[in-house]
Parts: sequence; C-alpha cells; structure tokens
Amino acid sequence: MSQTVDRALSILPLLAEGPADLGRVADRLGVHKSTALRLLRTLHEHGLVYRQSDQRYRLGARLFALAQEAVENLDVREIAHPHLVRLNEECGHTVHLAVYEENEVLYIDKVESRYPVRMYSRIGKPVAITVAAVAKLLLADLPETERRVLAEKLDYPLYTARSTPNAPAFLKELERVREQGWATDLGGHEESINCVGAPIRGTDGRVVAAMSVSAPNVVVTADELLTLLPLVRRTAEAISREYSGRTPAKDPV
Amino acid sequence: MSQTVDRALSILPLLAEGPADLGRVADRLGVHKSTALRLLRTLHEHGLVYRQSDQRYRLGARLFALAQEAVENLDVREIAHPHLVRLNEECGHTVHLAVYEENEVLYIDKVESRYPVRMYSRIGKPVAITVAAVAKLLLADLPETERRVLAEKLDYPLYTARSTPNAPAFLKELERVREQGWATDLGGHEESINCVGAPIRGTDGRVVAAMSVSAPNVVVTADELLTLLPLVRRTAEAISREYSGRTPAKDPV
DNA sequence: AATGACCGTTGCACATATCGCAATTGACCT
DNA sequence: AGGTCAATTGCGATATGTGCAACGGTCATT
Repeated sequence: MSQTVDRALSILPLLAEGPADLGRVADRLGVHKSTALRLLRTLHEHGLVYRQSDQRYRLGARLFALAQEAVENLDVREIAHPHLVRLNEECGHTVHLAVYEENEVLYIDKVESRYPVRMYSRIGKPVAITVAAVAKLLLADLPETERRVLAEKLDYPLYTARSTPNAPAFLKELERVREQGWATDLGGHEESINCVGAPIRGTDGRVVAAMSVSAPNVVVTADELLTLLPLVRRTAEAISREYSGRTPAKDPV
Repeated sequence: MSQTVDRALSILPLLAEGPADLGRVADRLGVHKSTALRLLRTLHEHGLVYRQSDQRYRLGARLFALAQEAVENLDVREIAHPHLVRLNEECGHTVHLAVYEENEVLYIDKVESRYPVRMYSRIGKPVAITVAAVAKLLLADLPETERRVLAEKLDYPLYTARSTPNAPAFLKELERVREQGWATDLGGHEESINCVGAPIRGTDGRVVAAMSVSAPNVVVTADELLTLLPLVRRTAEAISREYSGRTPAKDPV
C-alpha cells in the first residue's frame, strides 16, 4: 500500500470533522508540517480540499461532484428508476432503493410521494441498518459467516420499542427475511412509519439491491400497507429481470 | 506536489465516468499495472473506491459520507438555514442557498415549498452559472480581473431565449447586479421559472454566499415575485449580520 | 512604533518508499 | 488439456517523498 497516498487520504475524514489549519493537520497525521503542506496542496489541486479565507482547509466542492457522478453511474439505479416511479404513481407512497457496500447500507434513489424528484438527502448518512426493511434484505443475503460477524459488530440503538434489540434477534430476523423473500419495518425506526420491501437480484441470484415502500400510520395502517406486498414484489422482480438481462457488460467506449 | 498522490487522485474522476478494470485504469494513468494496482488498493482501503463483483472498480460509498459531512460543516449554511425556513414559511416558494468555490457555484441548501426537507439533489452538479441569480451575485463580487477571466472561460448555453448569450453581456449584467445589490433570473434557465436573490456578506463586506427565491410563472408572475425582493433582502441581511457577528473563529476543540 | 511569537512557506541532502519489469498465478474460453 | 488474458507478486534501481532548518509575513503585545 502506498504510504503517501495513505497519508493524503487520511486528511479527508479529518477535515470532515471541520476546518483545520496546517499545523493541526500535520499533528493529527503525525508528520512534519512541510509534508502535510505538500499533501494538502495536491489535494487542493484536485479540488478535494478548499482553502477558505482564513487559510484553514476544508473539504472541497469536487467531492460533491464525485459523489454525484458516482451515484448516477450505478446501473441498478438507472434501470430501477422508471420502475420506482411507476410504483410510486400506482400506490402514492415514498419508494426507496438501497445497496449494501462494505458494512454499510445506503439509499441510492428515492421517489417522494408527491414530487417525482430524486432526492439524495439521506445518501451518505448511516442508514438504520438494524431496522430498515432494505437493510434486512441486503444483509440477509450475505454469506452466513459474514452476516454473523457483521451482526456482532453492529450497534442496536432502540429508536422505538419495536427496534431490533440485539444481534441474536437480528440474525433470526434476517433468517426469516431470507426464507420469505421480503421484509418489513413496522415502526422500528420511527414509531409511526411502516415499510415493506423486496430484493432485487442479479443473474446469479445474489441480492444486488433492495427496494421498499414507506408510509406513515396516519395514511395507511400496517395491514393496509402489507396489501401492497405483491405489487412491491412484482416490481422488484421486474427490475431483477431487466437487470439480469443486461450484461453487466463492458461499456461501448 | 506529490506525484503518487496526484496519480491516485486522478483515478477518481476517471472512475466517475464509470467502472473500469485495472488495465484500463493503468492505461489512462499512463503507468504500469502494478503501480495502478497499489494506488487502487490504497483508495480501496479508504473506501473511496469499491470493487464490484466483476472485479472492476468504481467510486465507493465513503465519498457520499464525506460529501455529506462536508456540506454539514459549512458555517454559513448552519446559520442561514433557520432563516431560509422562515422565509419559505412566509412566502411559500422554494429557497436556495449557494456558494462560489473555485470557478463553480453550488447549492448548499434548499428549502422546498411544501416539504421542509433539505435536499442535496443538485449539489455537485454544475449550476447554470451564467444565468442563475445566485451565481450572478457571487460572481459579481469577485475582483474585476478574476471576474473578467472567468467570464471569458465560461460557456454560454442558450437554455432559453432569455439566457445570457455571451461574456460581454454577462459582465454587464454582473456590473448591474453589483451596483443594485440584488439579482434576478427571469426565465433564463427554464422558460417558466423566475428567481430573485440577494447576497450574504461576511464581516469584511465580501459576498460569502447568495440566496434566492424561485417560483414558476404559473404560480406568480415575475412582477409579483419581485414584490418579495424587500423580504429577500431583509433575510439576507439578517443572515449577514448573524454570520458577521460570529467570529469565523477557531472552534472550541 | 517596535518587538516578539506564530504559522505558512521554501530549498536541500538523505533515505526510503515507489516504480516498472518480468515471472507467477488464476480464471475463463476453445 | 491447451491457450489467452488479466490480476497479482517479488525485487532491484532510482526517482520521490521526507524532515530539517532557515526565511518571511502577519498579528498581538508592550
């Protein structure tokens, strides 16, 4: 592994905590100021850090651009989007699309009930991995050992009385989700919100993404929401088919 | 500048175009495959790139997290937010907050008319810098030479018949904005959308951010929207005062 | 106004981490 | 099985990054 690059990249999370001056960066990195300076300069040239008027450094704008482009380039998302919109038109509720990556679950698309506008408001924020329906679907498909290890590492915050309380309960829930092929979150994250979700699978049957429909209690009861399950599953399957059809493929260029 | 880091960071925009395999990355970088491999490994360890199942690399999730945290840490944004919400409640329209950074203008906050939800949907995307009211405000405050140089470098896409057509027209518009202390975008980006905006200034009088209110023609005419100008300016001034009050300051830690 | 402390910046000589080569492994297709 | 292609590893030469020490600018203090 490259030492220089390693050091340079370590600056980013450090600056994510808030702006810092050269001395501070050098200290935190444990290197000489001149070294830190050169690294910061390089990061600066690439737009990843920005130097504000008081000379301190903070994260730069290019980071947004990259994050934006990154999410635009996920093929699942591209394929799924029209399906999500259609589902939203049919049932009127909020629709989410999420993927698992390196111990995290993140939303990569969302269709709001009234506005057919993509919003990435939650992207990057830690999803409530122990309770969200999409998280259950994604984790349920992991190889058993990995799943077990991950479950042990997680925290189990009690958002509500119905939140998953601990690792054994979570593993059991994942097992159930795996067998039944769909998942719910009934007030486990926010008391009044329920979700039903279904997995999206690739050619090899592995779960590559998960989708869910969410609605507050005041609009539809949990039971009513569950009547949407067949529709949700059908949509997920349609996406799976289309996704599997397309070769994960070399792009033309 | 650090060569190694430079090369490593060059991989990011490259991957932003879409997933790529080792050979391709090495080619594009103009380095040996083994070199590219080591760089990619380092990026991977930091979560900036992800290795998908077909072995190809793409941008990783940590990027989202960083972008997210970056935007959360902008002090202007933090201070401005409640004001934006209040303005939105009073007038009902969409409110934007934007900053200028390194030849780009980007939205850092947005309050939608009906949903009081922050959405970062446009963050990172190139803002229509030649027509947006907030862009005019931010660029109008640049030192003359810088402004002139930038104006020459820009493209002037004709979104509509009212879009700023070229550099001279843009510079003239900026001059006007500078003198009057506010800006508009009347159908310059999308035919039916109008905006009015005002600048937010720091202690030294420099423009640090800009805000605007946007509404479609069908809801209010341009003239009606302009009646909101005093309200917008007052809000911008309130934010400026509060922002100037707070020392741009060392944080407690 | 002068002094001093502090922080960012620069040039340089040394040591080391990085580079590219060439060979190995492993996957996939014929 | 044989063959092709891509990813991976070990290694020696050298370019590269490193820390030092000295410089210069800015701000606060006396």
